[in-house]
Amino acid sequence: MSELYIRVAEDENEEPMEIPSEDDGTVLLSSVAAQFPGACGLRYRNPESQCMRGVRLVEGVLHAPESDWGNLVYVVNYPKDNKRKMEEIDAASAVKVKRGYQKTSDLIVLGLPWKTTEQDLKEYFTTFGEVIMVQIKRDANTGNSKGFGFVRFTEYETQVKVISQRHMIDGRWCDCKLPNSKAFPDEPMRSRKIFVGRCTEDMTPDELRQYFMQYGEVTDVFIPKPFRAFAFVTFADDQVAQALCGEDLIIKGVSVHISNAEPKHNNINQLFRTLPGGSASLAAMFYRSQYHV
DNA sequence: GTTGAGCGTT
Repeated sequence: MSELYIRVAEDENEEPMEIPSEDDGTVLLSSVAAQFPGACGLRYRNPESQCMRGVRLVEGVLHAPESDWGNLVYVVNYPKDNKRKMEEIDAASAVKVKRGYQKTSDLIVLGLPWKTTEQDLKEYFTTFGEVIMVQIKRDANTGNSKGFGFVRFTEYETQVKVISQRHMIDGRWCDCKLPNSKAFPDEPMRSRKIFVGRCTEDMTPDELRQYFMQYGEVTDVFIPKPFRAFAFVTFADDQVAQALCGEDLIIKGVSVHISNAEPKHNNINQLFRTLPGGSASLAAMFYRSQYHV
């Protein structure tokens, strides 16, 4: 048997990947699944009939249609394909529904005494309702408080109440507001990739994958090295990715912010951001001006 | 070791 690899793709139009065959010319389903997680078989287009044909599968072993696999590109089968898609749509709409009715978001707490700790904050705000995250911003070197922090409640009603009044915390009046820096609003493209901001250094790719799996199939996790406090997560389904954009999610007790991943080649974004007063929206305006003149 | 309007190490 001369064929050492067969060509397999997710879709007829996708770029195929070479999958190793066994000595006897068969291909193990596990070899396919190693590259295409969840795969349960293969099919191919019969050159004569132009119809799709299934590849024979016996006890986890895929058998060549003829004496060998030929030069065809094989396409991966997934179990209950429709069901899987439905689940992802459900996950996406569940997130959307959550947004539709009063989604909570992090609140910035301004004016905190230098001495106030996260525990103090939690104790204080718990008198209003269940708290799911508190954070005090500190100097990276000294560990001193910067005098502000963030809090997140379970219930939207609690959030409304907390915003509506001033707070006496450890002897100082403090204000709670919706933060400005949700600053990545405009991003028209529908990507399967999300930007995960405010990651902490202890978050591993595996943990991120485990976490985001609840929303849909994760196809990639990328964490830049050295540590840059953000990550990219790619889903199989763009609907899942899009539904998450704008969310504040809590991973390992840390509030991360989800936004659209901007295309890699857009260094203009970087440029605009490093400019005084620069922002993503400035960059977006620049794009539009390019397209519309 | 100090301080008191702000915006979370994209």
